[in-house]
Amino acid sequence: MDNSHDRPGVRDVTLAPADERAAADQADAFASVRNAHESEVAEDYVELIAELVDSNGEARPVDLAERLGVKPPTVTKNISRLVRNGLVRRERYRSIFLTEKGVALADACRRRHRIVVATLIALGVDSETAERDAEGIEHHVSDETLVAFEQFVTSRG
Amino acid sequence: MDNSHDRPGVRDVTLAPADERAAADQADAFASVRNAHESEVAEDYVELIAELVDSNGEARPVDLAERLGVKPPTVTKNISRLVRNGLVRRERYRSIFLTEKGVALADACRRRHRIVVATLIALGVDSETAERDAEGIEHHVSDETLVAFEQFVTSRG
DNA sequence: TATGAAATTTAGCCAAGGCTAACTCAAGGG
DNA sequence: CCCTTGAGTTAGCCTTGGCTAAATTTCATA
Ligand SMILES: [Mn+2]
Ligand SMILES: [Mn+2]
Ligand SMILES: [Mn+2]
Ligand SMILES: [Mn+2]
Repeated sequence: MDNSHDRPGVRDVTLAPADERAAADQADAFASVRNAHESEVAEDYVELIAELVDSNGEARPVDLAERLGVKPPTVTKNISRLVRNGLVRRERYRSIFLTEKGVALADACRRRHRIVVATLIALGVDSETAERDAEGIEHHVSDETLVAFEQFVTSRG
Repeated sequence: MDNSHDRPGVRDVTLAPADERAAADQADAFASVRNAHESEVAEDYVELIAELVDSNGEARPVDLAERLGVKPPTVTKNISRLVRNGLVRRERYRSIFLTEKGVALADACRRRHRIVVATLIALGVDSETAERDAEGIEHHVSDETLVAFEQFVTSRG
C-alpha cells in the first residue's frame, strides 16, 4: 500500500518503523500504568492520613485499616514502606503523621481527587459512583489531563 | 464515652453512624479499586490479542511482549492465568487465540477504551496523552460512568 | 495500681506479576 | 537432512500487598 502521495515530504522510509513506533508508544503507555500502580498505595495512604489528621487530630492504624477496608497488619506493612520512602513518621505503637514530603504529596492527591470527582459529576455521574470511580481513576490522570479537567469543571459555573 | 442521652438535635445519633457509613463507603471504594486491579492484566491482554489477531491474523507471545513492554516469560506466565480463566486458547509453542468468552471481554474492553479516549480528547486532552492516560483509567470506569462518557462524546458532534 | 481490652506489631503464609538464565522446540537455508 | 536461529517455555528469584495467628504494648478503669 503506497500512500506516499498522501503526505508530501514524508517518505516511505517512515512506514516500516511506524509499526515499531506505535508498538513502542503502546509499551510506554502500559509501562506508565504499571508505574502508577506502584505509587497508588502511597498516594491513597497519605491522602487518607491527611484526612484523618484533619478530622481526628491523628491517624491511627486501626482507623486507616477501617477506611481502607484492609486488616491492621496490612496497614503496618504498608506504612513501613512509606517510612522507608520518607513520607510518614511513626513511633512504635503510636499514631502516624506525615513528613513534609508526605504533606506535599497528600495535598496534591487531595486536590487531584477533588478535581476528578468534580469532573465526573459535571459529566453527569452521580456523586456516589463519582467518588467510587475517582478513587481508581485519579492515579492515572496526568498533569495535562488534570488541567483539562480543571478547565472543564470551572468553565461551567 | 457514652453520650447517648445528651442529644440536642442531630448530633449524636446521626454523627456516630454517619461516620461509620462514610468509612464503609470509602472502604468499598478502595475494595473496588483493588478488585479492578485483578482484572486489569486480563483486560489489557485480551484487548491486545484481539488487536493483533485483527491486524496480523494471530497473536504471538513475542508481539504481545513487545506491545506490553514486558519480557516473554512474563507473557507466558500471564497467558497461563488467562487459560485457567477460560479467556484464551493456546497450543504449546504456537500462537494464542481468544475463546468466545475472551472475545466478548475483548470487545467490551475495546469499546470502553475507545470511549475513554474520545472523552479525554473531547475534554481537550491531546491524543497522545489521552491514549496514555486511558490505558490506566479505563479499568476504573464503571458502567454508569461509561454511559455518561458516551453521552458526552456523542452529544457534541 | 493491677488488669483486661483494644491497638499494634511480628511472623509466616499466599498470589500476582515483574525479571534473568537456561532449556526446548519449530522452521528455513544450506 | 541437519543445523542455526529465533520463538516459546521452565525454573527460580524478587517485591508488593493481601491474609491469619500470636505476641506485645498501651491505656482505661476497677
Ligand atoms: Mn485512590
Ligand atoms: Mn483518593
Ligand atoms: Mn489498560
Ligand atoms: Mn486498553
